[in-house]
Amino acid sequence: MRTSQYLLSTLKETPASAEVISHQLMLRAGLVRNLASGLYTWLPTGLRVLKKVENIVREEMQRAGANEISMPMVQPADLWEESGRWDDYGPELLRLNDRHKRPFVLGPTHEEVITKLVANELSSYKQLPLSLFQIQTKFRDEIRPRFGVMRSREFLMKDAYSFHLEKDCLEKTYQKMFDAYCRIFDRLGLNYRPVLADTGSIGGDASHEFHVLADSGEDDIAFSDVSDFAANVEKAEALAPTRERAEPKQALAKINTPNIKTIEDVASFLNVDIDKTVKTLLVCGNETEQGEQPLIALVLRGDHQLNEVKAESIAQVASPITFATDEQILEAVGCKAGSIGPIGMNIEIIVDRSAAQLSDFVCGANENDVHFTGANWQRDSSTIEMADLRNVVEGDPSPCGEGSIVIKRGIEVGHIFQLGSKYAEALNCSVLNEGGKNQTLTMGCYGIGVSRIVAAAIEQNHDKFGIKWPKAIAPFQVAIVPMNMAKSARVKETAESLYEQLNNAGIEVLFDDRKERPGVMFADHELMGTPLLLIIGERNLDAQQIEVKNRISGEKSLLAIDEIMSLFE
RNA sequence: CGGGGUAUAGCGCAGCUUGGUAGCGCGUGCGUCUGGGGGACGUGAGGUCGCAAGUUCGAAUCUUGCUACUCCGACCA
Repeated sequence: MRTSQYLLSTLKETPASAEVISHQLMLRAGLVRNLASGLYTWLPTGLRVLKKVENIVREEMQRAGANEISMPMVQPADLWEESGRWDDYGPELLRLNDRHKRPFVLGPTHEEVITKLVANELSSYKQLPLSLFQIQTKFRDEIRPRFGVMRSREFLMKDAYSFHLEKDCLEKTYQKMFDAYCRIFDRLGLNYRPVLADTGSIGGDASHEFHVLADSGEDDIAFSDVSDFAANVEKAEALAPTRERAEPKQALAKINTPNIKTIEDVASFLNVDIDKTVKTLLVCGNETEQGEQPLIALVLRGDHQLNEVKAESIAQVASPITFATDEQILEAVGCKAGSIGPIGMNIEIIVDRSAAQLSDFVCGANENDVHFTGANWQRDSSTIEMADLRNVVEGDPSPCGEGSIVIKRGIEVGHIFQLGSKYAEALNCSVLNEGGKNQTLTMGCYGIGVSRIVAAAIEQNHDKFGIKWPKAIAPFQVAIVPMNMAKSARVKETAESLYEQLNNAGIEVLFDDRKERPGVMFADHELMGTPLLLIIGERNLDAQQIEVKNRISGEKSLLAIDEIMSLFE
């Protein structure tokens, strides 16, 4: 490709709308352009990268024995009603009507469609197991699209689905997919980790996420500092404290804490460590048989954060988690949110195990601007229920039993689930088993965010000059950068001949034939991240040499013209 | 949805407080020079100041409403 025929579209300045580095560089290097919130056009350079990622994913899926298909993006609403997700999925599901006013959705995922397909196509256990996948545009009406293509509304996703008669067969395929994912991210040249994950709204049993490690990631991943344990913080268990709770030493006392609301303020006002305080959150509970919706109090140590996934998994707590309003709190407790505490409160209380281990702690007294000091479980409160409610923090013992927790940020680029029979049941997906009886299938599903990977790769591979593509996904393998070609016939001849040779050898080469100054060309190619630059100038032609610059290592070397092709063998 | 911010040329911004002919840098067309790290000089083009209504002799500037984008919290590949 010649730059004179190519839509280079590089930007010198960083557009104000871009926050994270990958978004900035994707705009600056001319990979994408924004059309509307969460909607992006892929320019030639970006599309080249996207296709490379896509192809690696495709090859490894095929290697894992999955068949590629393509399903419609627009799906009839009745399929979603059948699975129950028409009601469950929420506003993220974009709903629309056709000209006959028939309801449809823009597919955010394809469990319904594929399950229906397989239900129709398969009739015998002999056809199992079966894995199908597609690489296709999805639409999710995200609450807040951000970070460019990292969280866009329209995005490219590989979604694979496997179908089995029995769970042990599903487990085998799951493992196969797990391995395929590792191969994919290895080939992409990314620093990634598989981590234990919550199954979320998709449902099911076992689940792993694949995270690319980067500070801009939206997820916290908990690692063990000695073993290879890794889990999403949502999922990582905070182990119960092993020490015995200390005996009460202080008497329960009320203290005025005027205008003090946050737990940090309480701790500094009373001059106690924040981990000797307790905070109490009121959430909505599940409806009782009498049709009432009670409030439930969740109690955490002052320095800990509520883990909403864990809270939602508690039977009494309504899911999705809903915090009590100020009015509800006033009605139930008789004070403002900043002064609630577990002592003498007429609400069911669930205490995090770390908070339950405290003695002589500080908590709200259920009176405005008053707190208790010297509070103690059992002595001052009725019996309490304990649970794991909090996010793990750095230094916690690792749930695997070895080492302690380290937390890093990750970008979720893949997620695999053992789905079970939720969809197969809802959509009547069954085959005849060996005994000639109908048996509902069990399923796995396996996603990869293809467009997100492009952004994640940049987050992990850039410097102040621009992108440093891993070789496997670079838009071009090499760029020819001639110095003052307009004036030098020698430079032009050499460049043209090299371009022809590289093209003939099937190497993706970008020939910068613009009449630009060297600085402009260098800046553009460094921004675009081409791994190798061939710099042709009068200076080195006397010795029949060309300068080769490696974008990744920064190394420069001189090579004889007729040795250039050996770089690509 | 809640809370902040922004909207003026392709991009980055100033002008608005105190209403009076719309500006700067980069980019861009043309010309000359230059030619191994975003070069210089000359000369052009390019804007219904997000939209609508209002106040006023007069609105980018003041008022009201709307819209879009964006950042911080709940969703997920």
